[in-house]
Amino acid sequence: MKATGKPTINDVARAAGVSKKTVSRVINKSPQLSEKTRKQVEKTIADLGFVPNLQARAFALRRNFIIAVIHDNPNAQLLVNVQQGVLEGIADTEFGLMVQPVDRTSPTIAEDIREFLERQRPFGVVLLPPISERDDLAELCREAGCRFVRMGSVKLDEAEHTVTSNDREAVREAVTYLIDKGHSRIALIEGPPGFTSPRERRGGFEEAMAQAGIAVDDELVKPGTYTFESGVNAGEELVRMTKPPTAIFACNDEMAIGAMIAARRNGLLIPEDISIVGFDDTPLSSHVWPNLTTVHWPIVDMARAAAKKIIGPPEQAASAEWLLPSTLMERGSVVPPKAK
Amino acid sequence: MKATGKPTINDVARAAGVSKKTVSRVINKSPQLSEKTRKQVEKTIADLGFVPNLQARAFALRRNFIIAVIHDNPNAQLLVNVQQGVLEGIADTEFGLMVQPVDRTSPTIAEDIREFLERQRPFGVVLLPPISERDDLAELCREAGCRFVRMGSVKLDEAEHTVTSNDREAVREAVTYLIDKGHSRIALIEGPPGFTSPRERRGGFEEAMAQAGIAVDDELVKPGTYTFESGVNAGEELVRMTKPPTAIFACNDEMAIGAMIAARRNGLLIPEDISIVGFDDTPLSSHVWPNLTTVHWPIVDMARAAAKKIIGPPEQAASAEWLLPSTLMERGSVVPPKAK
DNA sequence: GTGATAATTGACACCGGTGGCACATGCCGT
DNA sequence: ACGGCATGTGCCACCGGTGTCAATTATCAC
Repeated sequence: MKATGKPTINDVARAAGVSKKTVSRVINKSPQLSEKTRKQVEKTIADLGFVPNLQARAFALRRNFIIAVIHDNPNAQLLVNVQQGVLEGIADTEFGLMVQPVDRTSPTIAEDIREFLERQRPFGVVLLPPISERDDLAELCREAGCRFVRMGSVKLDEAEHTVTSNDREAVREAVTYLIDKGHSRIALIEGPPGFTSPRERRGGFEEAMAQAGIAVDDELVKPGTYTFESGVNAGEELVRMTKPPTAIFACNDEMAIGAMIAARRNGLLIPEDISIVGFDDTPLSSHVWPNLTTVHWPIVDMARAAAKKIIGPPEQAASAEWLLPSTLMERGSVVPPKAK
Repeated sequence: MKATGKPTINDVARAAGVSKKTVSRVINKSPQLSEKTRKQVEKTIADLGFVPNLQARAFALRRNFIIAVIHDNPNAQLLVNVQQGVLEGIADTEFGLMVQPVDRTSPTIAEDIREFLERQRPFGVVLLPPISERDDLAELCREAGCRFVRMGSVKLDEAEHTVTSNDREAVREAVTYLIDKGHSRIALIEGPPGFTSPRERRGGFEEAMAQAGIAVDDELVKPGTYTFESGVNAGEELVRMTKPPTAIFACNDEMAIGAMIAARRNGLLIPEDISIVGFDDTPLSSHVWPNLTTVHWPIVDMARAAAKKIIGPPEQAASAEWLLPSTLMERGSVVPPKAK
């Protein structure tokens, strides 16, 4: 143990009277070790207060003890929830969390990610939607010898690399709930086209309507981009119709709240004049009045599961939980429609 | 160059006909190098596409190329903004960003941080408020041989380790703005006691009132905790007074919006019946109706500056920018008070 | 008891950089 | 031509682990 401080694997080896390789085996819980040796070395480790140097391990293994979250500027709450989930998943381990944003619209995105992976060599990465849907980026991770989990994508055949939620079913449930309350002129504010999650959510909407035998009125389906502003715009269009809908299902909370604002701005009362349901269950949904009825998206759980898949034994990853339930949170923004 | 792929410093040295130490010097821009050698080695590096291995460097230097943001669960938007700022600050460098939350109320917080610093050995850390105010935690970083910047604290004597904003002045300006509009019964919703930022903000409030010769009415000063709920509670109390205030200054946007909700719930119109001003300028403030007039807190700029201080040359850190301006954003939640 | 086989353990090179110090070289005054 | 000094460069140990493979020891069937 040099003057510098911390004991090293050499100090432990010397003190325990074994080779450093044996100490290394103890640290790594190698199975081929006699119980006696293990106990003895473990005691020495405890006595000396030895903690393996992560940098040295990372260097030798060519792999940092880090999980990286790679994302394309999702909203703040989503990102923070994912971080929280990953941190829960790696709690009490030696892993740390890195965050790396990328620009989905940049032509060099693949090169940027490759460079990041080669530079920092994270042990594993969590790909957030929507970039989690790009197969080429996932392939990049595989090539870099890096474990990865794609969140919210629907590659059902690759449970090892997937953690997602049953949005379709949850939306079906939510819309059916509206129908059960007596609504039939139900509007939909969609998410950005071309991605899985909006498609699934729309799918759930259509299934619920079909199930109830209600034709979807194209007039009542408005495009959106998951932003507050797009919710306001869609909401404005809807409430100004000659025969406005009695309920709106928005594909996320931000748009739902945008629609609320738009409705109110046009003199409508919520929920008396129009019921609104969102999706995500962000804190926002409890910060508006009335509290927004919404579908809880288990993002923290998904992130936790993703982290555990990555740091757990590879053979477990495939079998580990990868489909988490989204559930309806009934709050104050839905009531039966007014009798005409 | 082994079968494994990437060229190493040895490959470069061999190809350039110099020692690896010389290549190392080129990488590190050591000044004591002949122009000729540098050019030659740089050419070889470019030809081979050599990229220094960060893990090896980290190992040799006992320092990872990582900036860590250490925080105690601030709100999501703040955290994301800080991350964005730091990332801007380290753009085009080899540095990466880690995030490490800690629990302010845990008795082991110091131990937790020490363990984190020893494990991951980040190059530098950014301490977010409110834990940035704890001198013992800053001391910990210093001991760990780790650069650090404390955000939002007011150790004016340590510019090297500080990045903050002139909240006091900005609040004074904002409240003066209210006064100029004709308000005199102005309420204050405070932040959590015991921290710098709420204290500064309150200080600005008092200075503005004193400057205008208006006595601060204790009845109109309500405690808050920076949460939405505390804003609602404070707002409720204020608007239900026999003689309610005509304007409210809340120490952050969340509370301001809570107060808006409370006012509206009690039948008041905003801004006609009561004006409201917040602080932070979160996206939220543009997502409510009317848009919230608020003080823009330059958190992204602060984080960028912090990162640059950390990765820049030490002698620059002290002189680098560390006090950034907070500025009033006039939006729709303030009008002159109704004539009685 | 003995050889065969399996289970443990150790020796040593290696990962890819950096630090310290000796050595080589160039420039200068004398 | 020569010593003195500043500058530029190379040698080799070292950071603290892991992988490989050989050596040692334990276990077992006969």
